[in-house]
Amino acid sequence: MSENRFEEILRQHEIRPTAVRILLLETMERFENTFSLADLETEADTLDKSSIFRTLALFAQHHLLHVIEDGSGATKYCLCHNDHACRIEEMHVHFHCEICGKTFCLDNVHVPVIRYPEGYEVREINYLIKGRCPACRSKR
Amino acid sequence: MSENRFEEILRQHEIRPTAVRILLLETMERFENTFSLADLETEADTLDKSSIFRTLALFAQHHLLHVIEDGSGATKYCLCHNDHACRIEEMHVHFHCEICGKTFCLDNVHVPVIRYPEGYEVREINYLIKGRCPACRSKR
DNA sequence: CTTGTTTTTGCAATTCGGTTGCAGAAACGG
DNA sequence: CCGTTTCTGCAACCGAATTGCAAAAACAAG
Repeated sequence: MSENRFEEILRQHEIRPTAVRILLLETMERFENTFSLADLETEADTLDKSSIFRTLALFAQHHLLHVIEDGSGATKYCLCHNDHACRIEEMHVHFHCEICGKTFCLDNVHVPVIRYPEGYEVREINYLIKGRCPACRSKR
Repeated sequence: MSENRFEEILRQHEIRPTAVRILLLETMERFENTFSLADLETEADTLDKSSIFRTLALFAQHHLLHVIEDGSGATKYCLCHNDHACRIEEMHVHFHCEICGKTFCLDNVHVPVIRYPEGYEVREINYLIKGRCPACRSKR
């Protein structure tokens, strides 16, 4: 019997596939948008906050997920949907709705590359738009 | 006797110029880079944290300063240096050094405008680069 | 200037997300 | 199966942000 898909993904990212990690990866995939540590805590309520915390840090280190600071107070995360998602040219844009508080991945919108000033070494780019999402605009 | 420059700036932004606010604005101007609430607390040590907090919120509401989430745990701020600084086309890019933790305004680098997806209402854009700043690169 | 009203401020307490130390549990490698 | 390493849960802690409330400051009218 071939090992499950989640185990495979973890191995590809050089993460040892423990039960907790597989469960969390599975849980993360069920979110449509981005998710917070608290979201995972609710969804995978057998796990401890600290285990989730450490797993998030690990996944981020191994480029399995993006970290998004949207200014809402809670850090948001979303899965990288392809191997190249973490290279700068392929970074995508995030949108934070100031009304409902949700943060969306605009997967099709890539971060525009600009001329950076000399001397700075660029490792990561965050492009975050704030405003109102379609759903909140249509209400009223 | 003409009122001082700081009072004038506050009035221009429709903020009532109290002693606390003038002192804080003055203090903010002395920072070269971005600053945090804690920085202001150190620098203006006669004031209470909560007053600084509320003043920051007020200044941000009235577009007197930018709010920058750099993922360091503490929110950073920097003064808008002209009246138009808060319009999207004139937003500038910020750089967060992962070594020394400082966050810089790259005043000359404007946020590139891209095609946003239909339906979203854009109010604000944050373009944050993370990496190593010139000073930290030259050490080592 | 004095008085009454509104706004602002300082203090103290609290919330909340994030983070850590440690001991037991699970995974791993013979 | 056993010794070693890694991971996890628990409990405690931290620090930035946030709030309620009463006193102080700013303001407006007489």
